[in-house]
Amino acid sequence: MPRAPARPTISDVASEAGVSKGTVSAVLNGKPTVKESTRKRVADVIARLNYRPSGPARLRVAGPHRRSIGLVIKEMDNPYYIEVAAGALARGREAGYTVIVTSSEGDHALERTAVELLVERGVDGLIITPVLGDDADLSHLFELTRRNVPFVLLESITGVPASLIDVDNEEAMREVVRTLIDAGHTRIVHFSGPPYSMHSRERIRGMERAFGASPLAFSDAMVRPAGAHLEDGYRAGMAAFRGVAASRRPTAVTCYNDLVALGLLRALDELGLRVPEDVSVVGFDDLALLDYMSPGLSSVHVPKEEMGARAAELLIRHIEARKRIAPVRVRLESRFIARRSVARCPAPAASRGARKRA
Amino acid sequence: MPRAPARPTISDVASEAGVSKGTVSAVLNGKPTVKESTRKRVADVIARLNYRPSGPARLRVAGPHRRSIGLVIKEMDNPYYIEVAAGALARGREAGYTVIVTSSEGDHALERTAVELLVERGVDGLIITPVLGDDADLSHLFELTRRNVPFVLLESITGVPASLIDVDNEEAMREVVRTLIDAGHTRIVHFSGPPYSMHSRERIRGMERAFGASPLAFSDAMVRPAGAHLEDGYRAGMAAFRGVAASRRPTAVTCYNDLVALGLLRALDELGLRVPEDVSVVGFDDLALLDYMSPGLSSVHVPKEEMGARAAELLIRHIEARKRIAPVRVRLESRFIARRSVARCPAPAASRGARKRA
DNA sequence: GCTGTGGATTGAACCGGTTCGATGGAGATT
DNA sequence: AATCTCCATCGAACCGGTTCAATCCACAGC
Repeated sequence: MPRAPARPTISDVASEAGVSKGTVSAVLNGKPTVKESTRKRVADVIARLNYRPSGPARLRVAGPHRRSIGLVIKEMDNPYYIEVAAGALARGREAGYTVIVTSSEGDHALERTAVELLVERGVDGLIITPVLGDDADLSHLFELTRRNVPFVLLESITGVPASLIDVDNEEAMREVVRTLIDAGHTRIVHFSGPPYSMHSRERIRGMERAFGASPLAFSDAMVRPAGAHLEDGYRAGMAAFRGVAASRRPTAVTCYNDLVALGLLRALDELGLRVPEDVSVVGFDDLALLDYMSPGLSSVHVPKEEMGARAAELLIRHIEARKRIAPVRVRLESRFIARRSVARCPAPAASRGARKRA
Repeated sequence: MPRAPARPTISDVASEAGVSKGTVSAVLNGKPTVKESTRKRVADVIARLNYRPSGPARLRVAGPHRRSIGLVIKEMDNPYYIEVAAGALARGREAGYTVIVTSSEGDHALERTAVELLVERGVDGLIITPVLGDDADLSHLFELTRRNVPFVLLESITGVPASLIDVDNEEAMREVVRTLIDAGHTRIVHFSGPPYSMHSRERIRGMERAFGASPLAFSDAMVRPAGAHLEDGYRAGMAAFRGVAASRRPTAVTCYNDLVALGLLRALDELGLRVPEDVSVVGFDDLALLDYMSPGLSSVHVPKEEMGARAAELLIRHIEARKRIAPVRVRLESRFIARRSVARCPAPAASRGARKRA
C-alpha cells in the first residue's frame, strides 16, 4: 500500500499566505467577510500548492450527516449487477439515502479495498456481492461486524453471519431441468458458472436433483465449465457443438446465466444450428435486455431490481435500529419463463441419453 | 435538510462502559491487549447503543490516503452511462484509484447532493454527467472550483470552466442525415432527446445543417420531441406512424439515442411496418447491447468506454499535478455505422418532401 | 515486606479542518 | 484629538476518533 505523498494542509496554506487558518477557511467557504486582496493572495497560494481541503476533516465538524449506503458489485459491465444496483438506488433514494456503487471486478483484493474505503468514507452500511474463492480472505467482513457496520450480502458465504437476500437457485434450476426432461430431452448439458460462485454451485445441484428424480442418470460430464460472460458461452458452445455428430450432441443446454446463453446462441448461429429446432437453450436471470432480442431466450426470472431494493430496505432497517438487531435471510421468488428457445426434444427415440442402470 | 439524530460517540460508549476512549478504540480495532472481560463489556455497550465509529473521524488520523474518484452519472438503468462507468472504472483501477459511482437519476437536487457527499467523503476528484435545465443551479460546481476539487464533465455546460470529454454530436448527426438524404430520403424525422440536453441540441443542429447543405427544406415539424428511453421512442413512434398514410409518413427516422430507436423499432413492429423496407431507422451511441440484436440497428458509434477512460485519465492528471492546471477539452471520434436498419428510400418520386423555395 | 515485571488501562496530544468571540486598525464623527 | 464604528483578521476551542508514553495493579520472586 503506497503511502501517498503528504498533501499540504490548511496550516501550510495559512503560513505560506501569512494569514491564520481561520482566514483560509473563510476563503474556502466563500465567506463574504474576506477582503478581496487577501482572498486573492490565499487563492494564489492554494493554486500554487494545489491545496485541496480534506473533505473528511471538514465533515466531522460541519453540516448534518448525509445518509449514504455503499454497494459493492462484482462487475460493472454485467447487466445483472446493474439491475440490482438500480433497484438499490431507487429504494435507497426513497428513504433519503444516497447509494454509491463500486465494483470489485471479481478481484478479492479490490473488494476488500472497496469495502474499507467506503467504510472509512463514512457510509452507514454496505450491500455486498462477495467475491468467493478458496483463498478468500474474509477479514474485512469480520471487521465490519466488529465495528458494528451493518451489511447485507447478495450471495451467501458460509461462516459469515450477515443478512442475506437471494433466490432459491437450486430449486429454480431443478424446475428448469425437470421441464426439459419432461419435454423429452435426455442429452442435457449445463454450462456452469465460475467455480467458486455459490450461485453456480447451487444451480448445478439443482440439475443433479432433477436428474435424481427422473429415470435418467446424471454424470459429471454433463456439466461443462463455462463462466459468466458472453465469450464464455460462445467458447463452451463451440466446444460442445462444433464437429459433433447430430446423434451425439446435446439437445438442450441450460446455462449459468443469460450472458452465457447469449454467447451460446451466437455460437449455434455460426454453426448453422437452429434454436429451438436443433437445440433448446435456457438462460438464467432474465435480464431486462432479453426484451430487445429474438428469438426469445427462455430464462429463470430473478427479481434483480427487487433484490437490490429489498437489500437496501433491510440494510436501512439495520442502520436505523436503536439497538443492534440479528441478521435476517430473505428468499425471493424466481420462476422459469419459457420462451421460444425451448421445444420438445426433436431427437429420435433411438439416440437417447444414458438411462439409469436398474 | 433533516438533521439526523445525534449518534452516540466513542465517549458515550466509554463512559457508559466505565472505561476510557482509548480502551474502546482498542476494542474496535481488535487490539490484543484488551482483557476479554472488558472487551465483552464494551462490546455489549456498543450493541446496546448501536454505536458505530465515524469512518471520517477515524480516517483523518489513521492509515494512508486511499486514492478515489467519484463518478456521477445521470441514470443507473441506462446502458450508455454504464459503459462510460466501466471505462472509467477500468482506467482508474489501472492507476490505483477506486472509482465510486452514483446516479442523479436526472434530478438536479440529487446531483448536487451526490457531488457534495462525494467531496465531503474525500474523493480526490469527480467525473460528472451534469443534469441541465433552465433552472439548473450550478453552485455546487462552482464550489468545486473554489475548493480546488478537480472535475471533468462529460457534457458541456456554458459558463463552467472545466475539463470536458465528448464527441462532435453535431457533426455526427449531420453525417447521418446527409447519408439518408443521399440515399433518397426526403421525409426524414428526428426523435429528439430531453429538451435541455446539450447532446440533444447538438444533434438537432446537425440535422439542420445537413438539410441546409441539401436542396431540401428543414422545418421544425421534423423534430419530434421524444426523450431518452425506450418508452419515449415507442410513444413517439406510435404518434408518428399509427394511422398515418404511407404517402405521408416518414421514410427515415433518426433518433436521439439507441434506446429511443429500439422503442421505435418495437412500435413499428407492432404496426406491421418493416425496417428498413418501409422505414429506415438510425440510433445514436452504438450501445454494446446492439450486438445481441436483430435486425442490426444502424447507429453512431460513440466510444463510451474510452470516454470514461479518458475522463478518468484526465482527472487523475489534474489530481496529481503539483500545481493547479488549466481545463482541457477532448473531442473523441465518433462514426456512423450503417447496419441493416437503413436502406435507400423506397418511396416513389411523386411523394417527395418539401423542397426549398427557389 | 519490598522490589521487579508485565499486562491492562488511562489520559493527553494530535489529526485538519470549522466556528465564533476577541482584537486590532482605518476611517468617520464629534 | 479623542471616541466611535465597522470591517477584517486572529486564535483558541472543538469535532470524534487514534496513538502512545505513563501509570496502575496484581502477582511472582527473594
